[in-house]
Amino acid sequence: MGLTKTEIFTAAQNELAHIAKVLGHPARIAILEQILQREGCICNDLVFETGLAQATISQHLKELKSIGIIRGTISGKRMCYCIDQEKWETAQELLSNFFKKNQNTANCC
Amino acid sequence: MGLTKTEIFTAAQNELAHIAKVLGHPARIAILEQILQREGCICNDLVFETGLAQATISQHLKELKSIGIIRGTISGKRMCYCIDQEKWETAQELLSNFFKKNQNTANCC
DNA sequence: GCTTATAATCGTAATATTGCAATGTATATA
DNA sequence: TATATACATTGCAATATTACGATTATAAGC
Repeated sequence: MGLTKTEIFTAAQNELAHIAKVLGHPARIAILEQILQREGCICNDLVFETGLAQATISQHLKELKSIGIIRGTISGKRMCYCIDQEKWETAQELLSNFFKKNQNTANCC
Repeated sequence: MGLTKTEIFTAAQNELAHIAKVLGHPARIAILEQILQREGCICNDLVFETGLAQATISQHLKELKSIGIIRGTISGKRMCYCIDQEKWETAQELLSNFFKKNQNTANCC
């Protein structure tokens, strides 16, 4: 159906999945890497760097904003996109804690 | 178009995005958590636990297998799904390294 | 006010994903 | 051999995602 049954999962499972889903596109990984490299970035530069259309980049930025991991500030007639440190660390910890759940090195098969 | 332009991104970006994408569904997070809890799991139990249809679970298991993070072994007339330790750690490190790229606490805006 | 630049939004097309019923396949057991 | 069990696969419907051209909105500079 293309419609995820979020109601049968826990809030934690949905939250973690949402973060992972947003990170689950190479364009969004590339955008984040660009912002990290420059400590602040402008949309039009991203269009140039990635080779995707402006509308597409704008959409990906919206997805990234949906988990709060980036923040856009108006700077004249431009937008300045930055990492939101707090949200970044929250995402980092949620993923890190998930992976840490696997302590046992012994497999059953 | 619904078709990701993978060719304009680096292999590393595509790989990381693929891993994140697979983790980007609450059912798959739930499945992994189930397997972790039991150190080995059976599909039919998952159907019972999650409330999704058997065919749906089977599909999600296939997605998880696509990044190698789980492994299925035939055990009689059952399938035993386990975490692949090596791939698990690879995924963990790829994500961890990505998050570590953000060193600067000073934002531009 | 008019023009230009930047970026969000809208509309649309194509493809992907999610979920399930039905079916297929392999193995164990009667 | 026949039947039951455990999954995988197939086929389908509904929704989501990706991408882009066109349009719109806002602000700067003249």
